[in-house]
Amino acid sequence: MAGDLQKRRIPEATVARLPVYLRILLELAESKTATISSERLAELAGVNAAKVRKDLSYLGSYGTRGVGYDVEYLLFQMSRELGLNHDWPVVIAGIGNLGSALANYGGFTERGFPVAALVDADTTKVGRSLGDLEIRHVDELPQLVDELGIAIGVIATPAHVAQGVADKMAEAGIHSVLNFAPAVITVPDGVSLRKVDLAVELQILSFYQQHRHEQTV
Amino acid sequence: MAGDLQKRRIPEATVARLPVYLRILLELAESKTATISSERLAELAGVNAAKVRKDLSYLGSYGTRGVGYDVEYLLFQMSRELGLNHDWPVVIAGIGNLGSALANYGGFTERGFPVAALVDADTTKVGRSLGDLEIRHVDELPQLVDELGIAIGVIATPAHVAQGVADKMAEAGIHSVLNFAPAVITVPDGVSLRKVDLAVELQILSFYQQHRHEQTV
DNA sequence: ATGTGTGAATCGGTTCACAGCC
DNA sequence: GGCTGTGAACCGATTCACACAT
Repeated sequence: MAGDLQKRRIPEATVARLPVYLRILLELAESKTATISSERLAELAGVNAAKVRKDLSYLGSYGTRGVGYDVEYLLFQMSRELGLNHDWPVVIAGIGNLGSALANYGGFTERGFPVAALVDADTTKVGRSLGDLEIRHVDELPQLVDELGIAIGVIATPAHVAQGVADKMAEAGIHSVLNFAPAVITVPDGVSLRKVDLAVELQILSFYQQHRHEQTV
Repeated sequence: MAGDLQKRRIPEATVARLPVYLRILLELAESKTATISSERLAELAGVNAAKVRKDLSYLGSYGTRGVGYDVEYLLFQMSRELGLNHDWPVVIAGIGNLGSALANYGGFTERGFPVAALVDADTTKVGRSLGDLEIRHVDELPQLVDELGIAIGVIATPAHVAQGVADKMAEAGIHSVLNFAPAVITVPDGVSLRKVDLAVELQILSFYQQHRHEQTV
């Protein structure tokens, strides 16, 4: 077995589920569960067993027929694949309501995404502290990225400045952007972009609520 | 002939994009743009024109060949379809860091989702005020839903109590749930569920960052 | 006997390409 | 001539079903 090269391109849909499996495996490991079947893992992840098996098969043949998957080993392989063996420092841009909440939200650091810097364009905010971080001006992004090894930019600004901030992030060398602003933004090739739009989520729910009578299967 | 009945079942992927079109149409209307082509709308929404046309065609034939779509008319039809002609009051469960931020985040009310109630299981929090709302105990959900016509429940609790809260919401008659807790939860038939998992988003970005060398198209 | 790994069948969604209408 | 609306072709993802390993 001479190394795997990049034999497999993992489908996007699978990539989006891996973190869910990972979280469940962490819980299983904590409760000292040694092995798990695709059936049981599927149940915990809210999907079906065939999907779990296919998803995990993209990582390699890490299961044992007749037995299931070794929790610790699968955890190790999955963490590696997801790049979670080391931390990815994050910068949050836009320290308003949402930005502050995200900065204080322990869940990030806990999962390997330490909030390493906060930036804002509002000079009255710059210099203030939040937790143990001082808010810096958005134009300092390049230095911050450089000095702190920032890998991921989180945009929590008002919509009308989101694109500008994304541009600055990309220019500063950030290759991963998570956008919370309710605006469609674009990033250069080679930069990954994900978005979380709270109002959109509510409107989707509103649609299905509105159409509840039409049987939803 | 016999009318259209429920001629069209709108695909899920389309439903998820309608709110994005809607927001763009609102901006266009504000800037007094009268008509828009699928091409231009696609550009603003970050998708391609064929997709826009197909998506809009599920709403009905509201475009004019050779001209484009009337912004106001399309806006009206789309709002109607999304159920945004009236407000949908929201309850937020779990008034910690994230819950508080969501409660204060103006964006909800502004888009027709007024935060009508806040609940928590922590009796030391119950009775406190946040903005102009008093935090109520989670067991009061049924009354709150009844009195305030609450339609949507937002879960911002710690992961280990999220399922319990979801159960209580469903029992109280809530048919739409938005889950921010990092846990897989299930809801009864007839209840819609969407989730926003911040750590999962970061981990997905981490994956692609990790694999940046393998050309990403 | 049990449960994985994976080709094959299927499904949902996207994109193409063009007929139809303004 | 320009742009919509939509069948048809295509593509990615899901599900099925079973050979194979333990």
